[in-house]
Amino acid sequence: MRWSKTFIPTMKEVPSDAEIPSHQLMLRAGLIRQLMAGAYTYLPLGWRAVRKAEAIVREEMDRAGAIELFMPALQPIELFERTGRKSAFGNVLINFQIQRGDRRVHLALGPTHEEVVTDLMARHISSYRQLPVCVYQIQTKFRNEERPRFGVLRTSEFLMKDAYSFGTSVDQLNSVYDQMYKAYCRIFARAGLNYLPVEAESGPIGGDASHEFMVPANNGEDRIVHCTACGYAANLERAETGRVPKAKPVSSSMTQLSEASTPGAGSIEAVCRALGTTPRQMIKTLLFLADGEPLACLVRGDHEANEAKIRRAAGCKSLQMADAVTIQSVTGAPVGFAGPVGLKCRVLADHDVAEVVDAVVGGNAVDMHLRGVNVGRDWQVDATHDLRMAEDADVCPRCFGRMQLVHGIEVGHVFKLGTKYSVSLDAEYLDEKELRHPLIMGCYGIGVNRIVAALCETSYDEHGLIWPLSIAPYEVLVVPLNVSDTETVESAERIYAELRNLGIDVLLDDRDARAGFKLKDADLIGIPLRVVIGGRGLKEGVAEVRWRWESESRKIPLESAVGDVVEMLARQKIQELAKVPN
RNA sequence: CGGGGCGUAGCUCAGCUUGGCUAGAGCGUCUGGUUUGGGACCAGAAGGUCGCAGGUUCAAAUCCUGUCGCCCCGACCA
Repeated sequence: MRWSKTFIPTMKEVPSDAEIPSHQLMLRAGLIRQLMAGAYTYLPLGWRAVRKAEAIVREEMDRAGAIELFMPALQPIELFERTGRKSAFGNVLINFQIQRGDRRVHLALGPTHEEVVTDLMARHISSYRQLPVCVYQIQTKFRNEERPRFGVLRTSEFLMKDAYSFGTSVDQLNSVYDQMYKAYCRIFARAGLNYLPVEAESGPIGGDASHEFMVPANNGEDRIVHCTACGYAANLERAETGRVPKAKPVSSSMTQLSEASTPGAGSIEAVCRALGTTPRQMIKTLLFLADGEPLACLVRGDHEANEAKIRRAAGCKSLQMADAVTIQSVTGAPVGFAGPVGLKCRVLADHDVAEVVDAVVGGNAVDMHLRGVNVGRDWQVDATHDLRMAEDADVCPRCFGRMQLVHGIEVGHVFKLGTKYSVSLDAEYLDEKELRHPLIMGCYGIGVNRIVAALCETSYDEHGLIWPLSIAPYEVLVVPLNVSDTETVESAERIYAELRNLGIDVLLDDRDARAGFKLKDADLIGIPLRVVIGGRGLKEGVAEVRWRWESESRKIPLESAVGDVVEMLARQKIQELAKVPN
């Protein structure tokens, strides 16, 4: 492609609306333009990158045995009503009524396609002989994000690869899941992303039923903990907190239990101020209703409770924060003064709570806290649980190393669904004994434009983007420095034409602009291999080639330039593929 | 949906506090010329309902009210 014939609006200045690197660079390099909050046009360069990512995803899905189809973005609202997701999605589900003849039709724009694909399978799968099967599509998804942000990272309309597997057994599910997991590793490695598979919250199935694929990035919206020693990684909601075994606190160091007046101090911070203590010395008592029954959860004052963990530990289906009335009746005090001493309901304690010596806790009375509180003496607990969110520098649950808190961009998610949708949509099959069973499902998503955005967010320098060969909009950029010089133009045109004939993605900067201007643009858009043809080199009969990520260019003879470029590309591709797992 | 910020030329912004000449600058664009290896120079030109609506005033980009849009933090996120 000739630069002058395509559309690459680069910008020297940084648009004021963009704050994070990927957003700024994608705008500046002419990859995207914003239409409104959460909706972007992909310009030719950006779209080419997306298409390359898409092609990799498609190749690896096919390789893993998934079969491609294409489902409508327009979906009848009834499907979401049957699975209960109309209310579960709430405002996120974009839905509206339209007029068709004399009736109203209520439609939704698909935020994902579990309903549609399960409905499809319900109609066409009848026997175990047809299973397992895994289908996928690459399609635009719609979600009414309450707050779109970070440019292309979080939008209301985005390209997603979603795959769905159907099988007769957990074994079949696990087998597809493993294949998908491996395919994902290959996809992200091929895309040149530094990625991390992390354990994620898995809902009703439990176990290792869900993994997210994260790209570590400072501006990532998700937070994960990662142990560099053993590789354990999990999102914050899921992450277990490890514990270094240690001796029980020495009892002689305990002080007397005493009451302390804390008028109006109902928060951790306020109590710390009033009593001159630290959050670490306090025990937070949170009251929940677990399946309707009051439940107290104790975590250290500087820790944050994790409701998913509490729900598992309590073995309950529903869990919500208790209302003020319940709190008053259970603790005998208003909100903010609950404590474990003399509490009249079920109590769950986090592991770390039991290690606080001379703790400060709520006194279960208005404006009163207790100091010098010790477990085993002042209150009792049979067992402790992991109830809190993981934190930076927590102990790794596997190897007792230290975990790091890192931010990440979620680019993929694999999930064992089980029978949630097949049950509500009557997707059943007949087994060998002619018994009916719901299909066992898995779902596997990849944010295709997030692959591109995550690359832009993590692969750049002060001059601009740095693409890997695999996703780059063009592999080679040929730059004739002076287009009013015949010899320069002829050499550049010849190299351009020959590379193109060899099927290489090559862009020719044929613009009549100054050398510096063109070279700055070349750095900005980040095409991996730059071939410069200029007066200086022509005198020696050479072109100057440079990888975008290297600082020095090398000279190659003009006569062999095309062959040399082809060979450099081939070698680089092999290098990129070497990082891809089998 | 809570909190904060911003809307003036294609882009980046000044002017607004304290109302008052024809609303400015840099970059970009167009014309002509000189240039041509890391964002050139000279001369000239085009480009603005100052987000929108209402109000106060002799007079509003500037003050007031409303409204819309965008960005950031938080809540939310299959």
